[in-house]
Amino acid sequence: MGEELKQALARRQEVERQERRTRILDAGRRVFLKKGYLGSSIRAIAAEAELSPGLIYFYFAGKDEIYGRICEEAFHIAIDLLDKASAAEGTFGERMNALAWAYVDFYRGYPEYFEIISFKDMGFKKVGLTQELRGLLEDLSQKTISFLKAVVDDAMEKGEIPGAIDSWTLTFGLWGVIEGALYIHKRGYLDPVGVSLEGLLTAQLRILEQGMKPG
Amino acid sequence: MGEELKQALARRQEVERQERRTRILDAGRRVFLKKGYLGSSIRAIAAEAELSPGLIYFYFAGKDEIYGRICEEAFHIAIDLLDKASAAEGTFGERMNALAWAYVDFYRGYPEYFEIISFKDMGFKKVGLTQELRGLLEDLSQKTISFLKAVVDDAMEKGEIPGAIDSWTLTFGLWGVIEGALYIHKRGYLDPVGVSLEGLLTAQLRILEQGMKPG
DNA sequence: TGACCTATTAAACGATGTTCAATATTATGC
DNA sequence: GCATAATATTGAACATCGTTTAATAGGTCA
Repeated sequence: MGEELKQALARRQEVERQERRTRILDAGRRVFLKKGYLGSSIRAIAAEAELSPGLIYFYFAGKDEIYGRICEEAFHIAIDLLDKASAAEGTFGERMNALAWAYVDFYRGYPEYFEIISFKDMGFKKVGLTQELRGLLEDLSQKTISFLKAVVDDAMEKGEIPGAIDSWTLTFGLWGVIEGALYIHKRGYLDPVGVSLEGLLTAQLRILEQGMKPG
Repeated sequence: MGEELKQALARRQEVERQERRTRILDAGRRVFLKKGYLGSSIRAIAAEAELSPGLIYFYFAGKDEIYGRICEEAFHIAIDLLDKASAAEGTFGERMNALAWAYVDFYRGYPEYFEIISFKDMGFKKVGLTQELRGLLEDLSQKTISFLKAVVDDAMEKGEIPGAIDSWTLTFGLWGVIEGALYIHKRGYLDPVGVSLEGLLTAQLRILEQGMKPG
């Protein structure tokens, strides 16, 4: 048999394997985003993909790997939004605001993906991911923070931030404020008392900016 | 049979029923605190209580009710700590700090209970609780916030807080900062970069107090 | 064609939460 | 004390879960 033909065949087989993988991932995405981790079963994903349940284990290690891959997607969406927001020029306050609201856009625009990430956080120990996949997700999680860190570092270099506050402390402080506001909103405490997520976060960011000034 | 004897008998039966209930709850607490929600099974709880699995359903609606009762305990511990901290006199800043560090005490002193509550948060929709139990837990969760709200309201009445900021916004702002700091610490991001939970929260609270001042 | 590798299935395994009919235990009325 | 009714307890069963595996089909290569 010709070498080139052999290679073409191997390529086609590889393509078909990838097609099956994405087919399963597509099904998994639909099921996981709709029903969440606990509400989704491997059999439901198999049915959605019109495949036999056992076959899934030929392409994936198991339920948790598929879930991990969807987590990966979620992080990439968030990172993409943060990346764009990060490109904007301006003062420290403006850039910090841009990042904060970009993350709110992720929260509002992709609530299911946000939920997926939230669960992952909590269940990191319980949801049995491969060491490799776990590391990948940790890296992606770190990357989301890195945008904020870069803005803080940049502002510090330019002397926009007074005082002797540590760079990491400020970064995590900002992130904590954002994450905290979303956390509270997600639990539904804000609406009943007539506070909007936008209102809360606006106030928080203003206080934060104000509080960092010398005096 | 004598009326008083009949009543005494009914009382004893009721006591014995309660003993069985607490026996199951004790077992459930040990298992849940050690293994978490997903890692615990009704059979493991039954074995721990040296009872047959089926009997648990005679005293409880199921796994989720037991879990809910442990959540209840967690809230009561937190509320107790917050209540004591709330009694302290002082300026708004001092009282706010006292509450924040009381919650940190809960986080540090009862990490498993904190975890239990955290999971509850995420899985409120997934973990099938009775409407009644869900409402009870919501109330307890509200109660933890109420201490902060009371301090804020008190400070506002005394004119300690300048500006036209909404009371609820400020309350949830404070709570968000605390919860956010714990959230970040729990994920293990602080230690690798040499930031302590105490350091982060101290900085956050100082910035917050500073930022609320007029100027 | 026959051997071989890959892909796929159906059935099975152990464990899960929960239910239920069959019991054992206890209380009540005579 | 004995039969009856109420309560408490068990063990097996059900449906579902994630996962494994032996059997099988399909295509590739000599």
